[in-house]
Amino acid sequence: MKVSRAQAEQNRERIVEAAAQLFRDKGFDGVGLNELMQSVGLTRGGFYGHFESKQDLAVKACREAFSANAQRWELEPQADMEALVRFYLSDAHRDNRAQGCTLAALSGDVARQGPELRTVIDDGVANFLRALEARSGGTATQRRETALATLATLVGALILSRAVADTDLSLAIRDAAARAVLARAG
Amino acid sequence: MKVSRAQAEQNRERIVEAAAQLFRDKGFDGVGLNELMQSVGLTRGGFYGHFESKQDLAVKACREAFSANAQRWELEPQADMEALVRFYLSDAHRDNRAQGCTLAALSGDVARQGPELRTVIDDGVANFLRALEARSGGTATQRRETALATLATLVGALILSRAVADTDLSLAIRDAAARAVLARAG
DNA sequence: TGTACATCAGTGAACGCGCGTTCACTGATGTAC
DNA sequence: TGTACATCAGTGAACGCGCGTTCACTGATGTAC
Repeated sequence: MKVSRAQAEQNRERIVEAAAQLFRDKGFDGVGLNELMQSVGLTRGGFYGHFESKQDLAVKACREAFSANAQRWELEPQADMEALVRFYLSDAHRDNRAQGCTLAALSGDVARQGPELRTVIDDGVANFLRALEARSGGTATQRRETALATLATLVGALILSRAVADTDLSLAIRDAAARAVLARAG
Repeated sequence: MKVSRAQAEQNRERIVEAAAQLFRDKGFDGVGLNELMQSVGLTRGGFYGHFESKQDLAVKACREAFSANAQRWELEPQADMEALVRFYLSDAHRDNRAQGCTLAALSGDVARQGPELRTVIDDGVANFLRALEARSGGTATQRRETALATLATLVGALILSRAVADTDLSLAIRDAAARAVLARAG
């Protein structure tokens, strides 16, 4: 059945938002178009009225996911580095892949994907670096250096803390990473 | 056709070794059993004479991959932290997923897998931490703290440097991570 | 404002494909005498 | 050492399944008069 243009546009947005969460939660290969479309109350076939291909959606969903991540820090400019790190390495973030950091959720998958998707990652990295630089001390050069190292430490700690089975080890990695990052940022 | 017991055992080992490389290169879902068996000159059906399931192989292949990683540092105890970091964050390592660090290659995938495989990750993390602790300074507690933070920074930097499209950004992340890690280890 | 018709968002069956897994079979290996 | 037979590693066809994608069709929406 046909649906109003406004409704169709809203459906399209809901598909992108659902994909942004499902892909982060289960990976690109872990989510089928059938499951995706059903999660927004539509059927399989309607997908291709909105998107060229699954790959096309992956690019748009990834942008959406980064946009949602960025809003958190742009809307709370008063949150300092300690608050950012405390949240980033929290149990809540570790256990909520679907709404968490896109880099931690998808960087592993994305390295095997096409160049278009990897360019989206560049933008997401740039976003995150901006938030980290704004919360670092020193000259512009020093702040960038700190932000780059902090990015690697935070993302690595979150990915590893999700991968290990031992919950003590998971916590030890995050605690050590948090202390190292905060000591560095000054 | 039947084959000698020694040959059969050797075939089994070759499957595990091939899987250890293919899984790191393409991820668990990116490698089919057909492709895997053909890569060692056998046919699809023979797989189940050696392994219970693909999941069973994943566990064994992961152990094999960690074992190959560990040998590098155990066989070269004279390699100090700087040599380790220089290699870990090199172009060569970034571009050679198949034989590179198992944590960087599979941590993203493994977080969505069963507990048995994640336990194997614990052992791989413990291995790597041992190599890092042996190359850090201070008390045992300080060395463990340093090793944990260094682990997160190295793995995060390698994963991100593989995910981004911009080669300058890829290098900047690794350079900043290397400097941060070496400054910390003292 | 009301009617007639074109548009097109969404449906659901179908496509070919490769996946992990199973199984009857083959024939060289290993064993018993 | 030589022969007869049981074992079992590997083969290759087949299984059901879910995947991404296509398409003829439906019927409410939006438009033209």
